[in-house]
Amino acid sequence: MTTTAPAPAIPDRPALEGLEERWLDTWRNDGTYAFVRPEGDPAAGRAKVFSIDTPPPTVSGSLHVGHVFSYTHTDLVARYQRMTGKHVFYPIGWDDNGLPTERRVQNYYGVRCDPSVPYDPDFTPPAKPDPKNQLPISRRNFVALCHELTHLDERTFEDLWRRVGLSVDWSSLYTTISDDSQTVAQKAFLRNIQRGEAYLSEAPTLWDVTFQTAVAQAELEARDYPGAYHRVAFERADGSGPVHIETTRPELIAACVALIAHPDDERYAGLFGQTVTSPLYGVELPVIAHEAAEPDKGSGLVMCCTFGDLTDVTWWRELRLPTRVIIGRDGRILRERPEWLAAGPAWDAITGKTTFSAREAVVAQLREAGALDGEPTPTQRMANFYEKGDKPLEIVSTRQWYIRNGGRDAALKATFLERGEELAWVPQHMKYRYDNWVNGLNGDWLVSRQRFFGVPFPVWYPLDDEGDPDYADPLLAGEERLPVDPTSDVPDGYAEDQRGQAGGFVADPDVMDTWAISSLSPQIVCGWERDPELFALTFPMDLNTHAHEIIRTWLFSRVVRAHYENHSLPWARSMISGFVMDPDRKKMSKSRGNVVVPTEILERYGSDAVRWRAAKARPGMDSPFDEREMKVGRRLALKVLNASKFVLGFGVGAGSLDAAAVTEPADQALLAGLARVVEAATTSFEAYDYTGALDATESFFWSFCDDYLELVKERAYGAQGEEAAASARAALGLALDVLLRLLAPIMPFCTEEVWSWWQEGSIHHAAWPTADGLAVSGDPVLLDDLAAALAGLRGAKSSAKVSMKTEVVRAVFRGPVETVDRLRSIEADLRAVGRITGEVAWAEADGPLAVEVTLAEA
RNA sequence: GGGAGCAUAGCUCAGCUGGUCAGAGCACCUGCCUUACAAGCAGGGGGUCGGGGGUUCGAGCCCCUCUGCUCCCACCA
Repeated sequence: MTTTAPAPAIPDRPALEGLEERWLDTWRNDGTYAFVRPEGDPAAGRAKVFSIDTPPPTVSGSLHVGHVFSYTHTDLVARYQRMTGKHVFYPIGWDDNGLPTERRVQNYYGVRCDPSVPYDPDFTPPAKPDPKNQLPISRRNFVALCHELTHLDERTFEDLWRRVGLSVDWSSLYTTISDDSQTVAQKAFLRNIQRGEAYLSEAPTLWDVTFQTAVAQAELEARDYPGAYHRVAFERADGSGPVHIETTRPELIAACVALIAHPDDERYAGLFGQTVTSPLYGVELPVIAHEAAEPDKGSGLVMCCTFGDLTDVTWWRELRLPTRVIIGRDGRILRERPEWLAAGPAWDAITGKTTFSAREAVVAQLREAGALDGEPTPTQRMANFYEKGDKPLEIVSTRQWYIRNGGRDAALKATFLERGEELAWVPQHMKYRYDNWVNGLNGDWLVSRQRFFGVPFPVWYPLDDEGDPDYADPLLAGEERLPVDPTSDVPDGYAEDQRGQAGGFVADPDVMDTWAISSLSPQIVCGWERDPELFALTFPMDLNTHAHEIIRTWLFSRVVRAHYENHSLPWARSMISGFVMDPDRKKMSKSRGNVVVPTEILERYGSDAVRWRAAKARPGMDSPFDEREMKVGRRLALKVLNASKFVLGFGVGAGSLDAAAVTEPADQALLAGLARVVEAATTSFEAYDYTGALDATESFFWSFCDDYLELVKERAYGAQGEEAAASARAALGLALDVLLRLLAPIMPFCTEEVWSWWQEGSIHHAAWPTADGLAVSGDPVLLDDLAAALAGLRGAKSSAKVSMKTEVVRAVFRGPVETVDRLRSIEADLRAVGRITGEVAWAEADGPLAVEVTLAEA
């Protein structure tokens, strides 16, 4: 049988350099990864679609290798599903609104938003930004700069994701600040209000004094914070002497409303119901018993302030204590003296100061007044921080929007825990993080932020005759008007000149937290209320993927929104990635300075190599970063090119893949072994175990190169006649064809390159291989025998320190009868690969195969 | 304090329901210019599977216990 293969454009010396640019261009021009809707009825089409929800990265942030690994994990699954024939719906988006962007704009342009500044249509940012002296600009100008800069950042991000080879559909790119996202966010929110799932409430909230915004529980981060215990004397009102409290925040003595001790604490039993007076300010305060006071902390007696911490809030609420706020939203002591404090040096010493300097002043005064017992003793404690902030949070009473998440409702909490059960988790134990978080919720989800660049609340408040807003009956925008900006749009039935006037209206000034928008990503990408056909084809989605740190935020919030809006989970399954740790097994973070920048690594080793390394990290597994491992992936990619070139050099062509021509035992064994690998890889991928799929394929591929190729190359050249050669060529072609497809999801570039040498179309739309037709009649165990025989032959030459070309004048194969029989069937091949020119003998023996080799004299 | 994961060669990891399970890659050592690949190839030395108990004819694999590491949550007096 003579086959004339089409002459493929195989380079003499294949190289990885330049592959990425070439194929990225081709994929872009051909729309290789564009989503194609299945024909016909959408309900029936749903089964043909595989839809994926991928986290929209914060474009103003920076990406490290951990992101690259996690996004690659998603892509591995997407590419596998595509090859199984699914219509893969794989959009991507950018999270461009929110505080990180504002902060970046401030630093980048040297400006800050001041809503009181009028809009300047001719505004241009300062040529030389001065970060210490930021130029105040109008909200509209500020938002324009935010848009400008995010577009710049988004280009960089897109370049990186393309470079990594993500097979996302770039034509369905979304951003969280787009009109479409705003419409979805506002519409869903309006419906939340109408169904009672969202509400407005004035309550003590965690407050970041730097950014001057409320912060949600999910954005908290407990950090070590140095402080000092101050033992402070309060005088009993009956004149019987002092009692001592210990506090790390003496500056709050002026905000004190009561002293509290545990009801069983005998030291203070006689004090309950009595009053004391505070030092410096002389305010009379009750002493109250409450279980939340811990006798072994400090002196067991604690001052309750408005508000020092969350326990204070509990006491304030449960004991109906008065409200005595002294800290303003800027984190400074108020400039106006509260009515419960007397005028005088005590107040004058702290007013207008930061908490830090107020504390110093108070301590000095306490010491002078003799109310400080001993010196402050340093302590390390945990304090709540906004995850992006660097000052401890204060608690401030403000009016905010909330969405019910089960934090204040046991039945609702149980509902969301059930949703967690319903979801398939990869790996399974990640569900515990979800349970942990939901169980620990202690309040509803605070979604409003006192910021500028974000989706506004589609809400106004009517003003009464006094000009005071009526928060109980907000004016809601009609859905058909969305998106609206209440600061420039007018509620129905009102005119612009009534804005801010008595009897008129006022806009809700806040914007939504970024999670309140990204929590709707499934609705945004699937075309909820916009494209019913698309929605039917893609929602609920098949897969959600991201790393484990946002289970409590993004994952949970999407479960909440989909539950309310669609009465379902947003997706059937979540695949959670681990982190890439630094070599010391520490988390990578900007503050630690141990972040590995992905662009350099991609540049140095190539995308296939980096993807290979990412695929080695199983779902949920943290893995330390070691650059040397990238070399191994690169070597595999290069091997794919070289081995393929070699195979195709035998005249193997796409048209000659005929299993019937495979007649030689070694060739049949190869295909039988390959059939097992296909089954293993498929099983693994179906279980989202891309690592298992890679391991099976990779180890087979290396033995294919090192053993099988060596074994048959002379025969393939025709050393044993045309029929034997045709058998080898057919097996080589079939194996290469299958191996490339098995590797394609992991190494899309080198496999696509080789595919183009001899096949039509993109390998990424080729069918995922099946075992059909491979396991004709071969015995895969022969491959193991072969490996052992080769090790024997090669080992003899290696220990004799001679070339592998050295002739063998006599070889004796000793082993179990089955092994000997199998090897005997490929004697001609063994003679060729081992350069056995003399006698070959076979002997039955117990134990593993042993090869006795007599080498020719040098 | 609550929860979870991990502990197997120097390093990174495989070892599915207990019986060739003591493995792979990297690193290291020794060789080989073998016309696909010297950015390659061949061979080799490395582990009482964290410690201690137990179940079993038999345990990295099951149970108990201890120790260590990592992550999540709670922790502002």
